[in-house]
Amino acid sequence: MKLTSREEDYLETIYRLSQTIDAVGISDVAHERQVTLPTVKSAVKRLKENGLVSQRHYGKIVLNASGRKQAEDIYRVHSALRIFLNEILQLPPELSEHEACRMEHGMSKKTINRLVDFTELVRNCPVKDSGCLSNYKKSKKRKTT
Amino acid sequence: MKLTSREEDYLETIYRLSQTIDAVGISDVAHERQVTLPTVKSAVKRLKENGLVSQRHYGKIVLNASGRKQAEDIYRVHSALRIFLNEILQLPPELSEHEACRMEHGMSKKTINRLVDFTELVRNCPVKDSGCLSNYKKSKKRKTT
DNA sequence: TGACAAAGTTAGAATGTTCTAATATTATTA
DNA sequence: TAATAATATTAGAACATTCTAACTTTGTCA
Repeated sequence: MKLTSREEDYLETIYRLSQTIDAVGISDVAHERQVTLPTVKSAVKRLKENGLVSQRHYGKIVLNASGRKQAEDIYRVHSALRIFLNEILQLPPELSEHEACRMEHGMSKKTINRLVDFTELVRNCPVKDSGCLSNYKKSKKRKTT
Repeated sequence: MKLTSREEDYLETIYRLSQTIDAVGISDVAHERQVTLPTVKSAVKRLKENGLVSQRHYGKIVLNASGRKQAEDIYRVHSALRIFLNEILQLPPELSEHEACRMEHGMSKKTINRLVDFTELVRNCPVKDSGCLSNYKKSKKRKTT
């Protein structure tokens, strides 16, 4: 019953698109993920076989309850990583987004929880602007001097 | 010419084993990665086609110069992640090792460099034992009280 | 409403990754 | 050295992932 990395990717993409678009079609996913329509079709077929999404003939893709739940879990991991990469490691937003996509698969709940906690900790660290972390941030911006 | 995640995995495994064992065989890799012999065989075939390793009939696997170089790059990423997970996020060594394997693929040089720098910074942080980071570490160990 | 565009589908191929089962070679040791 | 164990190979299957090309359905608007 466990999803492959790709299946997770497509499920997450469908989930994210569904938050912006009212009805997610095969072509929306294809455009977002930069693949062809049949590729998405076959991914959706597998997600359907796993009971995660529904799609009638020539119809839109609809997340089922279990699909939505799994997508939320995947998205949580993605977001945690993206925020860490962007806010803590100070990587540009697009790169953070991109790398989060590639790193997110197979991370345990435990690791994600630690990452979230750690990120929060550094964010709220009282010595943030006077201690070692601020030096880090400054040193990273001092490239052009 | 770009390797898949799996090809990277096998190349890295061969590299790591070659640091302990004098001659790495198909079965060593199979045992290490918990897969069957034909699986390793087919991976080695692809690595051979990419000019990264050599292997004579019924012989041992030998890393070529370019294979060694690529393996070192991959291993560097793996090590950086493992150290971060273990030393900064305080995850157990085995879990750190395991998750590093899954997260390491597709990380850019830039991200890895930031991660290495950040890890060093936290390691050497003068307020480490009195500031927010020490609280984090303590709180994580206070499970059993 | 009928033509055209957009979206979705199907068939079929290629590659990667993995397995089982059968076979071949090499190494060990009784 | 001959039997056995360990290791390596091959063939063939299954599934995931992707594509192209051809086709069908749906939607739009002149």
